[in-house]
Amino acid sequence: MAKYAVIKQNYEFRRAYHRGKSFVSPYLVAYCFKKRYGGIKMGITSGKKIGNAVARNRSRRIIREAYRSIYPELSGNWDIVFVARTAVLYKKSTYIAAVMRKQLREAGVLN
RNA sequence: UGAGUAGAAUAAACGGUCGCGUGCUUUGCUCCAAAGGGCAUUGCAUGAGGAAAGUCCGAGCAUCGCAGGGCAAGGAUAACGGCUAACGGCCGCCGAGGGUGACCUUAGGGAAAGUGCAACAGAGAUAUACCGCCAAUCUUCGGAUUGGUAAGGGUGGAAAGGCGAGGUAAGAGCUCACCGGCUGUGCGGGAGACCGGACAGCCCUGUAAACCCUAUCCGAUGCAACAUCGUGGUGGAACAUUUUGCGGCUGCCCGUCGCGUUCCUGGGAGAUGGCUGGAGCUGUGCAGCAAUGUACAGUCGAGAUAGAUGACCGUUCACGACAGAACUCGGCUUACAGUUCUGCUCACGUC
RNA sequence: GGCCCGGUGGUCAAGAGGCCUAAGACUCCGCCCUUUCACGGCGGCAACACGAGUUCGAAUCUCGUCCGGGUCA
Repeated sequence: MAKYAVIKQNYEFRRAYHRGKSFVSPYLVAYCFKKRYGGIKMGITSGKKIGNAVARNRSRRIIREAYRSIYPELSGNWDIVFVARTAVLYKKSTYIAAVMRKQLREAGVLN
């Protein structure tokens, strides 16, 4: 976890849900919130709807791997929260990375 | 060969590149008096399960309570012997039930200590007499009344043990033989539950996963326990109570209000420990029917804290089920694609 | 991770071994009333989370699953 910053506090998640812009796809939802300082921070939510513990871990790993491939290209001060959906379990991380790249370009995080 | 039954093992494999957690390590920068620490980085090692799950039992460990012992309340368990740290677990065995059999199931003490409950049906539910049967009396000869009886009918989950003979007005364990059950005495076998005979007495509804009785066991709470460091605020003590400064009312001036330091107490942000070497694992020998125990040799196999196993490429196959450690063990229960092995049983065929 | 409750028609719910073939209210359907709608009246449909066990008999008692909820400051 040393390479990229991680969102830990509950208020940061809530701030992203309420005031961030959302971008939807069948595999994941991205909430992006622009800050004044603090750099790029990322958080993942995989709720009970995804399934059991194995499925929740699996969804987090795929999203984290996709984010890892995109992370060096990001710049600015943003809080990004990804919410996993059930369909993410049946896709490869490279496919998810392409979807995520499109969402982040829409948000303006990625140029 | 087919069908079945009991048990055990395994939980896709191999190679390459990038990435993550932990431990050790290389180098650089940095904090520090030092010990040591922080950040980045190099290399090596290692990194989820048989159920990690449910949280249903039993323990370790920790805090609180408690001199020690007993009683009561509440809860749990229930044939017998053994194993175990302990258990409601396991092994063996007995009884009961099921299966042609291998084998499987079994909350399996006490209803003869007491209390309660048993709807509907039925004459009657722990005590009786509706239809019957028999006798006596009366009779309008259809039957009625009184008494005896419980074999037969019908109801029900259950109706005073079953069946045969004797007996009788009709009948009845009323009597007898056989069978069944209960209680007591004594005999043989067994470690015991229990099994097999003998004698005497008796023949009694079920329900204790209804209250209850008997025997045995149990203090409460749980790692978000707990210990240490420690911020703000609280309380107490000592010193100071002048100036300067800061903040609020209020953007500025005036005015006005508040604000000190040290030690102790206390424990709420946060941090560290607890945190993994243990009733451990593997192999062999010995004891035991087995559960298990023991001796020797070898071995160290996760420890996170938003929570580590992923991605891509190549090869092979049966194309991969259920499913993710969170203080740790022993069990139980539940979920589960396949593959392999072993013991045994039944049926058919051949020699 | 630990601890503790609950599950009855579409909804809210009573029943705590037999009178249960399961009360009641709202909803829904049909009929009546009204010129029509509403209100009202009459009638009807519809449920014991699932699987075993104890018992003559289980929504109720026992055990195990599956869901739902609460709680730790």
